[in-house]
Amino acid sequence: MDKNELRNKLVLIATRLFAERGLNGVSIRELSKAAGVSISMISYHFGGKEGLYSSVLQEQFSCFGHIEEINNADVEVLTKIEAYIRWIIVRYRNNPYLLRFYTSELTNPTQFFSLIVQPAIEKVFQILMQIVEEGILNNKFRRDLNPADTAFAIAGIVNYYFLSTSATQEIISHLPDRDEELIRHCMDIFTKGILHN
Amino acid sequence: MDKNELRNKLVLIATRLFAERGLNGVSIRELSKAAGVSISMISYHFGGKEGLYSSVLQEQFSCFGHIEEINNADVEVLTKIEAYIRWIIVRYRNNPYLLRFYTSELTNPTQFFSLIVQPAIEKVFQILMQIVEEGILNNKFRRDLNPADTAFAIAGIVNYYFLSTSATQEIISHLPDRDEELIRHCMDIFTKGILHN
DNA sequence: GTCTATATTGCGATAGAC
DNA sequence: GTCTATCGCAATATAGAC
Repeated sequence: MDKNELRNKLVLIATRLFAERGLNGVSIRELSKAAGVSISMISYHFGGKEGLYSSVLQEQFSCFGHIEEINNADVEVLTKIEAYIRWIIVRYRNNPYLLRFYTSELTNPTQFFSLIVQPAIEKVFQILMQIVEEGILNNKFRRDLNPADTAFAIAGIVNYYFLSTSATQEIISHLPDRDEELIRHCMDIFTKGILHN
Repeated sequence: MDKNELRNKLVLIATRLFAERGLNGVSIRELSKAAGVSISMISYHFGGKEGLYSSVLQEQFSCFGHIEEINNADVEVLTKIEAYIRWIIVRYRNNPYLLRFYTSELTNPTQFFSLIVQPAIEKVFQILMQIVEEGILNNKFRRDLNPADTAFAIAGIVNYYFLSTSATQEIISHLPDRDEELIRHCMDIFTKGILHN
């Protein structure tokens, strides 16, 4: 196994194990054994367990960099909101471990939170607020809408849908084949509210 | 210190420490030292660290038992939704550690998840769905509303508001004096949607 | 019921061979 | 660059004194 292969394999294994049991729940012995390399490789390549965790975190949140494209697209403002919802669903579908790092760092922050996690989440939130502000300026959205609280609503529905999966999956399917229905339903609530007219 | 005082003190200290650093992030040495008792008391009274964690979890989720009162009240269905939002805000305001156990158990479940946490969350979700179904039957809510997805929306906004606090508090205040505005805004989105008419 | 002292295990890190 | 072997420390649990 060459240098890059070894590093990638360690990050891959560490992503799963750290996600499943947290930074303190996994030992470097277990990590190195699962990756099929020597225990000393973690200190050598990453400077220790925390360094490896930092690398995992950086890779996990790198996808947040592409969120700006949604706001820069030349489309109607409601389409941007739907694009955000689709983006976040794809994000969680492609990476089943992301939500664990997301919530773990938000509620039990490590030393890497402020450098890696907080800026990533704040950026997404800012862009959601900008989209809402654009809708208000264009006279598309209600003028008394609070951009921040509206951003909480948009982000909250989808994030909570995935967050609550293990407690609600026996009540309603969380499989990808229902994603389109979920998206339509989110958009319906935002556009129509829940009341019968 | 007598028996009950000692047990209560250990649970109190453990609640804060487990919330801040997770089950694996705290040692029984540190717990017993912070509580001012001997390390052996944890094994003696709780059967070990996991037993103490289980007691903490049970106390944290005991408040979920009162949710049924919201649905049994003889009030209008929109008022029930607002009552749920108020209930969940009060819950988090009264106990700043609850959300950490909530998200930690959802994304990194311990052996106690299925016995303590999952039933509590599922029950709340069921009641939210019942409220939505009642609204549909009463012709108050849209007939094409999916109760489950609507429940995700209602629970998602408020839970995400608290979940994201440490990443968004520099953008918008999360202090209790803005709670009423948040509640009004949630209700406005559900009743009016976000569009300008 | 509570303590101190200790047994035992597993941890992260690293020295040194190759 | 990767390994094996080991050091020093901290973990949980418990035996036994009081």
